[in-house]
Amino acid sequence: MTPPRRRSDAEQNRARILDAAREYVVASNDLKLNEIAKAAGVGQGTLYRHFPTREALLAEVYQADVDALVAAAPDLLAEHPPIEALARWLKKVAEYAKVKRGVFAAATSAVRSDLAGHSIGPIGDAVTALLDAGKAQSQIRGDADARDVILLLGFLTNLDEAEWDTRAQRVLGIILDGLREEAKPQRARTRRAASRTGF
Amino acid sequence: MTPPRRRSDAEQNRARILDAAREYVVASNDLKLNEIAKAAGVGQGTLYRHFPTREALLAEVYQADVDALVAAAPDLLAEHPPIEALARWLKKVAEYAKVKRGVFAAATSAVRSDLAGHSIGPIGDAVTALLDAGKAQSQIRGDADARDVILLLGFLTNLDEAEWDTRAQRVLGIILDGLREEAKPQRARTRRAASRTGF
DNA sequence: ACCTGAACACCGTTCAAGT
DNA sequence: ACCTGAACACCGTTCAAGT
Repeated sequence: MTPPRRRSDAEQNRARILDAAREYVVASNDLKLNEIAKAAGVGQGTLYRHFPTREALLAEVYQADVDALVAAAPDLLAEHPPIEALARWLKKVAEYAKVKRGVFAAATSAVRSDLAGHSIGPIGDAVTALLDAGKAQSQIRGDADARDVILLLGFLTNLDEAEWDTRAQRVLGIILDGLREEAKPQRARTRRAASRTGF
Repeated sequence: MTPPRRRSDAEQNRARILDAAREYVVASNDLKLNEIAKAAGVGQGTLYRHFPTREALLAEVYQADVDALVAAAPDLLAEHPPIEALARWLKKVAEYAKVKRGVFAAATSAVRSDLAGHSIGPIGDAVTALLDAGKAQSQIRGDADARDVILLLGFLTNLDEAEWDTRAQRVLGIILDGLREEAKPQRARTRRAASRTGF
């Protein structure tokens, strides 16, 4: 059960690589592996030893952020009705994405790679929880799943700097409305509105 | 007014480059410039002479497809009510994107580059026409613009092969519903539903 | 066991030399 | 006026040699 002890120099290098990567991630969008190795003061090989793939590195860089997002979902659900919880959670995602666009790319790629598999990753689970709560109260359309939402959130990646405060909010609102179950009027409808137009 | 005649060999090279690029585009997602030059039987410099940027090349490769999409918008509006026209147009975009993902990337990048500017490109104009028609009948939310829609359509780029027929349709439906103006019940509402949850 | 950094591969881009 | 392709730059990845 005890994790195989690493040599202390290895442990230190690992930390330095992560620190360097974190710095680069806030600055520019794409991190250059060699540059990070250099900034961390280690050889390129050392970087590869600790993080065999670029994704492995990114996953660790964003670990804390992803964890925070995942943890927020049940908290929000405990305090708010499902739609409201979902709305707040989406807002939170946008805030993270604004500073570190990679948070989102990391989540997306995780989901993408697990297409065939069963798990959709922790972020996917968080979204599923939010959606399920809404479905249970017939406030979220029953056919939407976590991957739908994550795919749609991909728009954040293409946002320009100046648009963050205005457009991001509006588009999140469009997504949220699209996920809503039709408000039931006098007589319950059998098919969703979109079905009538061919979707 | 007469366009400055190109030398016939230049004209021919141009065509061959485009042909080669078109072939590569259907096969793989990212086209390698040197490879295309080689496949076209021209030097790399020739490729750059005709298409100074990668985008310039892609724009021409997808020209016909983009034109078709743009032309479809007014046609659909003439034959269908706005929402229905929009729904059909979105479906058409998805069909194109399925075969040539680049169609969409081309449209996106065009819009992206013109952020500060006035024009949002022909595709943007097509979407605007569809949205405006819907807004005029209070069927589309008044605050949505073409760039919102194009950003959301970006999800098509991240779709996996197997998802095209099922998920694509559903997500397009979500977008469409999100763009709808709230169906006016007995009493008109002052604020959109999403506004009540913080967006 | 882990690290280093030279070396290779790959691809985009330029430019001197050709026709 | 246009073309060619060697050459350079850049970045990811590997691996022989070191400690």
